[in-house]
Amino acid sequence: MNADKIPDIIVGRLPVYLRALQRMADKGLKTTSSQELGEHVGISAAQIRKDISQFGEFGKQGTGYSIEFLTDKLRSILKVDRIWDVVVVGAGDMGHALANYQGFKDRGFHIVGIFDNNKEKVGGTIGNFTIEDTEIMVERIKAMGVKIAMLTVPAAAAQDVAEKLVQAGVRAILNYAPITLNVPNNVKVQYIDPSTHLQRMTFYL
Amino acid sequence: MNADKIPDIIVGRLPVYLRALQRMADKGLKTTSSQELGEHVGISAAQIRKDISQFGEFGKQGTGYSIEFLTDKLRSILKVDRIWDVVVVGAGDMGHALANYQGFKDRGFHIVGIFDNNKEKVGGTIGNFTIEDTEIMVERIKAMGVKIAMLTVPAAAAQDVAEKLVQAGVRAILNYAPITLNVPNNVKVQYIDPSTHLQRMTFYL
DNA sequence: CGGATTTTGTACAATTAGGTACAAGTGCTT
DNA sequence: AAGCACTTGTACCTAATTGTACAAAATCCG
Repeated sequence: MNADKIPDIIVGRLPVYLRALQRMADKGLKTTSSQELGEHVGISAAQIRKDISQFGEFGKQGTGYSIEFLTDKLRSILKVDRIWDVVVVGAGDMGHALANYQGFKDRGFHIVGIFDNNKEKVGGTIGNFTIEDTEIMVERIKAMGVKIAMLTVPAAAAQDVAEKLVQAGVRAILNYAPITLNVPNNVKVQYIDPSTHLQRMTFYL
Repeated sequence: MNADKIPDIIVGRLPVYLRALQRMADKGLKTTSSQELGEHVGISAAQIRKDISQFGEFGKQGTGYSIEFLTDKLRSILKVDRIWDVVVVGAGDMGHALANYQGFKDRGFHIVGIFDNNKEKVGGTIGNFTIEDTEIMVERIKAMGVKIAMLTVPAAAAQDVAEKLVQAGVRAILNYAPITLNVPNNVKVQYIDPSTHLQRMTFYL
């Protein structure tokens, strides 16, 4: 498998397949087909077969895919066959929600730190975490070797913080701030902005 | 402008343009070009010109686009030249964060209700909101004529709640639950799942 | 005022993504 | 053991998306 040659759009669908497979496994199912999986995720069976076949021949004619086997393959392809350390920057309501969220641990992620620049928040706790000062963020991230960050600071601060994260060695940013970030090509950004998502739907109302 | 003919992928970029234009307006800028806007949002100038030209000739050769004029046009196209009532279902941490979020009001949305099925939460308050019982949700949504919902319930409950929302007349769902929803074709869904978004990036690490 | 510069909107070309169809492998049933 | 139903992986085709290039319009500047 040549990672450079896989289109982003296919990579973007793999986590959706993986999520559905994990739900099937939780229900005790052992095998599935592109047809069945497609019905669960709202994607055509042919599309799913073609996406998966980019990485190898994981299915068996007549029976379909072993859920456990395909899950393992997808986890390996997406590199979530390990646990990634993640930091949260911004200890507002969204930072709190992410820190308390239980949905990371089964999907390959583990929060190892929360930072904020508000001196009144620094030293406070969220669950088991102590909020640390943004001033020591770069050195802490470097020391821990963290490659992934979730950014929940106000839009006005987001670009500055993103640059610090890049400087600290972060290579993937999940950006909750409502602004496009300018980062080097080797750093990936995913955007979560509820207003933007809502505006994508109002067009059709 | 024929809404049926506009590809989803273009509609998806319009809110990003709008967001950047609103920031420029806040800085006091009056005009911009496809070149400049493209640098802000990380999209090629030609792409932006082509996207915008789907809806009319809003620019002027030599000078570019009036920020105010283009903003108005995009708001109108996206139907956020009005305020949409929105409900939140699920009063967990994410429901709290959304209820307290100040970033909706300038972008066309107004939260008018929060629901939860936990009797211990019902009657409690989040900011100015009183948490209402999911049992009365359908009738309340119908009475208010709400068309948009944000879903922050656990995955196990999401499909059931989505069906109730559809029954109540909701036509757009912003789904924070980590599961694909099965809804009629005339109902739009946007997905926000931090683990899925993170997994889209780990592939490249 | 006139040439240089900027910028749009679009025609055309190239690339990318998705749909269709089917040979071939697998297992089930009788 | 033979036929049937199911399902994959892929070759081929079609549609959708993006990139390139440029004529035409508008402004700027000396």
